[in-house]
Amino acid sequence: MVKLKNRMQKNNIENIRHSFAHLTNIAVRKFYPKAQPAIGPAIENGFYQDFGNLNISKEDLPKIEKEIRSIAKQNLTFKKELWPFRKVVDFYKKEKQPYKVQIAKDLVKEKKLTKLGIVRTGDILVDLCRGGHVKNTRELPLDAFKLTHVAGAYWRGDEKNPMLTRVYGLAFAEKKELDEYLAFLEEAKKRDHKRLGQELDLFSFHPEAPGFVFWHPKGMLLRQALMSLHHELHRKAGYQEVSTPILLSEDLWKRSGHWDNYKDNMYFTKIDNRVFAIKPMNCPGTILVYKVRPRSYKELPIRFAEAGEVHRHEPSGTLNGLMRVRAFRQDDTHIFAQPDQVEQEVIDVIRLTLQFYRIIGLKEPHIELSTKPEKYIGSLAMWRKAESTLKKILNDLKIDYKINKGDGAFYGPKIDFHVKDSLGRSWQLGTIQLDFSMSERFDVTYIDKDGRQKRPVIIHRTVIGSIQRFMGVLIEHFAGAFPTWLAPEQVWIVPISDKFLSYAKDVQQRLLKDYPALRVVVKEENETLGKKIREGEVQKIPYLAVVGEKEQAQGTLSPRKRGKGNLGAMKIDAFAKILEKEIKEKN
RNA sequence: GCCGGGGUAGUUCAGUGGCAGAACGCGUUCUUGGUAAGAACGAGGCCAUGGGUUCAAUUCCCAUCCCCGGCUCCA
Repeated sequence: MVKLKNRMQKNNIENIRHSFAHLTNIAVRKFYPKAQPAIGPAIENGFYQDFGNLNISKEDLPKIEKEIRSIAKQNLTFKKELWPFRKVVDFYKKEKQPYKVQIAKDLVKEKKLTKLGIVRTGDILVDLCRGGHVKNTRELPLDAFKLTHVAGAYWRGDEKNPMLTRVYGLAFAEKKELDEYLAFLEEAKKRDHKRLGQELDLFSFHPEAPGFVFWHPKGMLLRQALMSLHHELHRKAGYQEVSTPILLSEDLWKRSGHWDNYKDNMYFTKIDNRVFAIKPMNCPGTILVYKVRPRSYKELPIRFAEAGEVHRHEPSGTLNGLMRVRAFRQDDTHIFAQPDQVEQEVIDVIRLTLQFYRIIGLKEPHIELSTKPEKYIGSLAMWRKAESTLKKILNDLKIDYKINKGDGAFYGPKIDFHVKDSLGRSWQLGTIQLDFSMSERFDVTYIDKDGRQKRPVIIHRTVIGSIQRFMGVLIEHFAGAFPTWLAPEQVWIVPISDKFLSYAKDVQQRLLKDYPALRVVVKEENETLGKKIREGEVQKIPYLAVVGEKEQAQGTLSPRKRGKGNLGAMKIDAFAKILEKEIKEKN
């Protein structure tokens, strides 16, 4: 037993996960001999195995899981061999495994191999495999794995290819880790913003408008609290706010390039025989504002901010609560800059973005640099220049980043800020996009020192990205227990009986006099104190201020801090000071 | 859009080929309370929508809509 444990520790977790994928391959084909295995890699927390020609549902997983265990208990040895390419292809053709044949062909073509690594366990499995598995199935921790779900996935990740059936599993080195991960998933469900949005009465969705958010009063209070911080920081950083129409004529979108690159995602409407589009982006409107008069180099950089509502017809299957919607508000700004101002502007935006996330207390975002996509406008020279500028800035600031090849906007490369949701899915929030094309298309100019017309660089940037998505991330980050400065309702005043209702209202007025912006509610309901306290805790209200006979006599209140219990009676002024400090310091 | 799963009271969910269920919430009354659920009574339902099978469908079958988990796409 001790010996076995030592051997298990020698196996790295990827080997264990990849081995389970092999066994999934064997087990599935025992029940479904015509299934055609494709790839089966180790992934974060587990593995998956893809199959063509397989139609199963989640209910089939237990029997497959049982089969995997029984195969593993046969103490099979994974044996590595090198087979000539021809032999591999012939074998898989005979076995009717077209995806394996294709993988073999691609390996030979891309890596110029003549012999391919395969793995076999006696005569049970022959799988193409570059290695990375345990030596013997007895080393696999059978109590630390679990098949979790089936899902569709396109062959080679391309939607033009056939859809395969993917079996996902979790696998860890020890049962304890699996249990911990399953407990984490349970916790994550409680943090789910869709669930909290309903429980805390923040927003809703309706079949009458799929993908569009309905904000409730408390959701709006939360949003306003967030946006007032945003507003304050941007005003101080020299941004000017503008507002442009939601409907703009079709030919504007033809000029901007959206018609060619983005038409499928746009909503259109016809008025007086003229076609208008609902804006999917704010840029063209802002550009029209810039162009109302000739601009001097002395005015630049101009930072026109517009928190505009954009509509994008996203495919139905991609919608996801607040994280992916069809209408959202972006904290968009278009910075019109002279070329030699670009670097400093981008640096300032990066700093502002990180500062904003830090004040709120979000985890550090991970940063990606997205490069030229397949559909693009502008010259290759422009793209090279823009990409290298962004790289230089990130390197100079010593910021870690990942290159996201081909994921740029159609008019320029971008730096993106990503944060994970409660289930660990990553979402893009802020973005900084360099654009050398739009100023050509819209003939945007400024008059330089030498009296000549020149093209400004346009920097498209958001800190929040989509306000909807950002709030989804925010709700999950705080699990609905917002810090006092953000909480839709900051204080409930709870009279112990309705005899003290008028004193409770006096206290409310006193607090509002000191602090007019305080979100304070008197709980008038005819319920027991215990009931109202429970309700306040469930609603995650930061402070519940209890008032009764004692408080009325002394002119005090007894606040209770969320999750911390009764703080004891204190003067109203003293309580107001605590609130003021907490709200000001935003913690 | 594609693959898989789901939709029953305001919410979370049971359930059944033959009168539709619970808890919480909501309303009324009683109660006037000291830090996480006081009590009684009551009102809520085209069982998502439209077809089909059947003597009979909320239940079985098909289609549509919406939601969830993935894939692709995206902020």
